[in-house]
Amino acid sequence: MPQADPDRSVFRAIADPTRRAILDRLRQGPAPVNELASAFSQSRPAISKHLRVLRELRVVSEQKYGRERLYRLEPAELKDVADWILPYRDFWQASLGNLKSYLENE
Amino acid sequence: MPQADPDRSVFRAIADPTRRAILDRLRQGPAPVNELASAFSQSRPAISKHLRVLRELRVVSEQKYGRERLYRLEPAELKDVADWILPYRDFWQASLGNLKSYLENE
DNA sequence: ATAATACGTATCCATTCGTTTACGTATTAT
DNA sequence: ATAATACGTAAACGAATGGATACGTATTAT
Repeated sequence: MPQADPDRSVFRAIADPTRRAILDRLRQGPAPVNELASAFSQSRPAISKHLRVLRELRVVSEQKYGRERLYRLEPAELKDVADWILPYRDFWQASLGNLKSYLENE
Repeated sequence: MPQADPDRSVFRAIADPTRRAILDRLRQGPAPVNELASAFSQSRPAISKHLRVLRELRVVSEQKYGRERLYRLEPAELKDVADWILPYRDFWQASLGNLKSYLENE
């Protein structure tokens, strides 16, 4: 039975811990692939594939400089995550509020 | 070769679109499994498995009432996602700012 | 007591994922 | 011209994922 169409959202991009680490690193500025590969002690092709996912989901962009390719953070799509999580904020704030008043009444 | 230790973070919980839909539904209040299964036109065991993932990652809690089990949203862990995404906010706000000034200067 | 309901779990299967090794290509250094 | 560098891609593989069907168990209805 064919599986439902795969998730092409940014949530898939950030599902993998290595990809999140790559994004965290890119917040400090663009980086070439080799630097990322050595930083995460994984093979270069592995990182390349992660970067491809990030690129296709438009969370990073690629720019060629000679034989290097600089990957740059493109955070616009990450806003979808922030927007999705926003309505939940009320809930955990309410929970914290409940805990606070609970503690105060003890 | 064994894969690196699997991601047990809340990011895995929200990686799947069905699980996100379940969470969205639970924001309106606790629900039994059958209601969720019919809402998403998937088999009940499939939903049960998703709920198990959500339960293990502490994004929902389960409570037995007779033969029903009510699943309730536990949003505390989702705060990790909000915290993770927070530093990126500056970036996309900067991008929007650049776009704004770009448009204003044309 | 028996039947129906609400659920979890076991098993199985196809697909996807993350990783590695091997290879090809473009660019720079000698 | 040749060698070295920086990278992407192909192929292969085991592990994990998402789903379905079949089954077992506890609870409620008759």
